[in-house]
Amino acid sequence: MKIKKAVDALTALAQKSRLEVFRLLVPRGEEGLAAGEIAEQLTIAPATLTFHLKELCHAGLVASHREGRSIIYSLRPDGIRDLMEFLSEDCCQGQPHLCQPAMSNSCREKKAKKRPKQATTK
Amino acid sequence: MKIKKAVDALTALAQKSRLEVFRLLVPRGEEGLAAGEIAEQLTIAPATLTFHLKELCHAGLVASHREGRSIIYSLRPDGIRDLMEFLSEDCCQGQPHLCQPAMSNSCREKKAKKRPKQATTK
DNA sequence: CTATTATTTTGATAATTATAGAATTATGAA
DNA sequence: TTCATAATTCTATAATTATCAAAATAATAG
Repeated sequence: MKIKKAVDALTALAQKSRLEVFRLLVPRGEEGLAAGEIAEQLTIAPATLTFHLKELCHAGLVASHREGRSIIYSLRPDGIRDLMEFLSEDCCQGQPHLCQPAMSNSCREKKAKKRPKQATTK
Repeated sequence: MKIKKAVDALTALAQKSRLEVFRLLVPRGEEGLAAGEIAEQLTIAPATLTFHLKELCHAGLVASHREGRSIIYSLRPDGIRDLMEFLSEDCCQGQPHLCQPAMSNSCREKKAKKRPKQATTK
């Protein structure tokens, strides 16, 4: 991942509403969530939400597809993974302690209790 | 780490010059680098650099101290670690595969070949 | 003290970003 | 077709951000 792409991804997440959208989408997985639902849950005006979703899509963090009259937004796993990787590479340049703790606390534990299978239903 | 602080850290990194400063500081460790050196290496006007450094400091990613007439900037390990942790927590909400690869590729290897001991050569 | 070097602050400007009302497009139902 | 719903695009505006010359501050040397 080159610096330009990393800046785009960071920019996409560097805004309260967008970070909240992101966090809202994480647990939904491939299911995703309709734009309207997101707007309602976060109380953001539709036009404003569209603006933010476009940023997230452009950054490659989110994908969308139409379903009836709704448009469903969901995370693009590669997006955030690439960013995490980019940041880790940096932190690890001789300073592994910078990014290590993150993993131990959250992921490790949950991973231990069996891989959730990642449902390749796409 | 709460959302406001995370947005601050992400905002600090979501800009080409600042991300470059950050990357420049990583390998310097506690040693850090004088503002002038940073400005020269990245060819940024002094006043502009000060502006960006302030953002990085405010976000808690960087610290500074005077040394003679220079002001030395260096990474604040807690800063980036907290951000990585915040993002990991999110990614791991039932989707551990989102943040896992980051660790395996970069950190793991370097960690495997014996902890570099963190050279307290300061 | 004066001069020099290193950096910051001030202040002005250009550019970008966030916000949302109104109009528009798209889909599905009656 | 007409109606209602879901979301987007258009448009304007307010707010924030990035940039840098010029002036101000800080430290040290002579």
